[in-house]
Amino acid sequence: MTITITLPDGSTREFEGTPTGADVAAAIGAGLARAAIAAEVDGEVVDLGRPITADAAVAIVTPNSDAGREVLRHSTAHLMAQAVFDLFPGAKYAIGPAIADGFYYDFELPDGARFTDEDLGRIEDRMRELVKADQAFVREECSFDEGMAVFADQPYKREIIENVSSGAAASDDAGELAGGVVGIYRNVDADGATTYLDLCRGPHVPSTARLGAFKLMKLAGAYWRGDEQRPMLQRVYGTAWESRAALDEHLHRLAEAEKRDHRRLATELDLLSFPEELGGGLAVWHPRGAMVRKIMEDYSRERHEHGGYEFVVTPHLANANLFETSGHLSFYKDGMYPPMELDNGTYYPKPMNCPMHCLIYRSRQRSYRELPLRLFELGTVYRYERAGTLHGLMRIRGFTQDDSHIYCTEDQLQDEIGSLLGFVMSVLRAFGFTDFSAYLSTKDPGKYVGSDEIWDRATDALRTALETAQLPYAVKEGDAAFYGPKIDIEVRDAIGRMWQLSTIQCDFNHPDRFDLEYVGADNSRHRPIMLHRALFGSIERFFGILVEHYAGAFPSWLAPVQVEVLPVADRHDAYAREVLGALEAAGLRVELREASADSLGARIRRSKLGKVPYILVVGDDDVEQRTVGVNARGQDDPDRGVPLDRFVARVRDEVAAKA
RNA sequence: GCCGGGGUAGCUCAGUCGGCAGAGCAGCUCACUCGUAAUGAGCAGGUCAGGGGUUCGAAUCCCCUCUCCGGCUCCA
Repeated sequence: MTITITLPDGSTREFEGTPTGADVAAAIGAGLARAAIAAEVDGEVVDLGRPITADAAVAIVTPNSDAGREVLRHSTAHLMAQAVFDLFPGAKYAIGPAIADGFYYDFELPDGARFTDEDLGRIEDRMRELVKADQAFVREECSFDEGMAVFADQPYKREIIENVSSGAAASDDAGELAGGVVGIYRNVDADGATTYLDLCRGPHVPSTARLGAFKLMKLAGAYWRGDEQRPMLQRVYGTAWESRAALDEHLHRLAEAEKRDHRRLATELDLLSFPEELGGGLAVWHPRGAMVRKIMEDYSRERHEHGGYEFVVTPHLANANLFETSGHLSFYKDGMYPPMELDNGTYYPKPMNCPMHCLIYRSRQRSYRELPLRLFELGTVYRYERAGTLHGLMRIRGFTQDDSHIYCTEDQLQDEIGSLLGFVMSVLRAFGFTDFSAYLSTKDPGKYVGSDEIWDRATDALRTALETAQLPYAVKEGDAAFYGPKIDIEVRDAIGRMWQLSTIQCDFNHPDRFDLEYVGADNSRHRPIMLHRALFGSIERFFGILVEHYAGAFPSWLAPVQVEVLPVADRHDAYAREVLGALEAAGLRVELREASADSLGARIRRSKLGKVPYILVVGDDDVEQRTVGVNARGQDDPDRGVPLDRFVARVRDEVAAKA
């Protein structure tokens, strides 16, 4: 039999018998054969040693590709599990997949024992020994019964086999089996003895010797099958790469990301703090942080004002009746702050603004001529987030939403969603985000309100809007809230991380619950559709993301202090104040660092560490010529002798352009 | 909420076996008046997260609470 293999460049090669990926690689070249760790056969990544039994398109997978790294990471997870079994006899293992940048494996140690941080080093040492042992990864397949016997003392593996065979498998289990057979991988040493065995779909590298650029990162708890009712296992996270250099680069990226951490920068730049006395998940904004926030809010208000929104203001508390009407008390009571019992009823801090906006809508009869009615509020809400979920500004208990609720007719839905999308992206662009993607969440068939027709129409409207905007999106089937489908928008930050920000949600529930109506052109009453639209989402969280995006170096228009003026010596103070006055008159935010405070070098250093966009140094020459020495952030060499007027104009223009 | 690890000066951290509470930076004072990333000297700064316990004696050992960090779960 002759097998024809088509290579990625379109060329073909003939093989007698059933070649393996390794054979194909060897036929192409010795270098590729050495680098190969797996083969992609008709789009499916398989072991290098798997026979190819029919004509196929084959690509050799090497470690420096996404597919290659995934194989590498998955294999490293096996290696780690083997090391754990060697060091902790009797350990139970659960799942150990490759993930972004690495892998993990979940374990349960006998007698309630726990890994400690020191164990990570021991496990890693053992892994390096196993790499040297050059064990082969060997695939085999067996029946359900055989599989259950092989894993007789491994309850988690047995459960995976059972679930897959009964069809109750989670999606990430399904691959452990194919076509009713159980996939097993053995690690086999030089003597042919099995040293480790795992339930697995593969593929894997040919030998442990192909692994090496890995590092165990951290320990964490993780519920078995992600279910908080089930046992908590211990998860060991690791990272693995194709080379030492790639690993080092990854560790360097992590260190850089840590330097951008908004919690660290918030302290360093004196933006805000989380005083313990205040309680968890609550922040106080210091003058500099509050200034940035004010600029964000001012800009948001300005855009909304010009975008056809009407501003509303609602209180922080409401009678429990309101949240009974809205349904929040029955659906989200656990996430709400506890009630205050007062003489005239029970009051709750509001977890959302929508019920109050519905009251505004309902305060009088509405005409179709008023729609779409766009209500906007920077509304502060309180949610009792579970203690373990709090995270700086990203997950916080008191926060302000840039919250809008739009009431429109069904006919207006399409246009309204389209213009909302455009509005949202336009505002986000002003904050330096240019790379967007989106998710469309559709109906959960098990839990929803409203007719199928309206769901379909609304979902189509959202989809059409995404396509018109040419926004790349993925569909999350069944991920919508019970009250309507939604779009979530993500942005990519300066170091490539994605953040979910804005949301546009259809709501078929609130209009019903609040019995909202409008009088149509036909002189009869109709139910409006309600859209929830958050743009920043939470001001606090968006601020945190901005801090990380800009690494604390806000662009001029957002910087809390735009210019700092440093007289060289006391005798230049008067001129420095003149410069200060000129900048302030141009509407700029300026501060003076007097010469009596410190040496010039020290003052420059402070200003630099404060990430101020412009440092002006003024001395004898400047007094004489009415110039300034400009030390711009990010520039190595200062620019001496710039005429004051010219500098003022330059910064004013830059701020106006939001550059 | 669950699992693990932390909490010592404003910040970053040291503190050995249970035996007098430490450093750098920041702050304040004085001197220095300087042209682009740290001038020098001095001073001040602490309920060792809080509470309880063991002990002659606790930052140190034990228990509880709060809180932070890393995950898990959750996120209208």
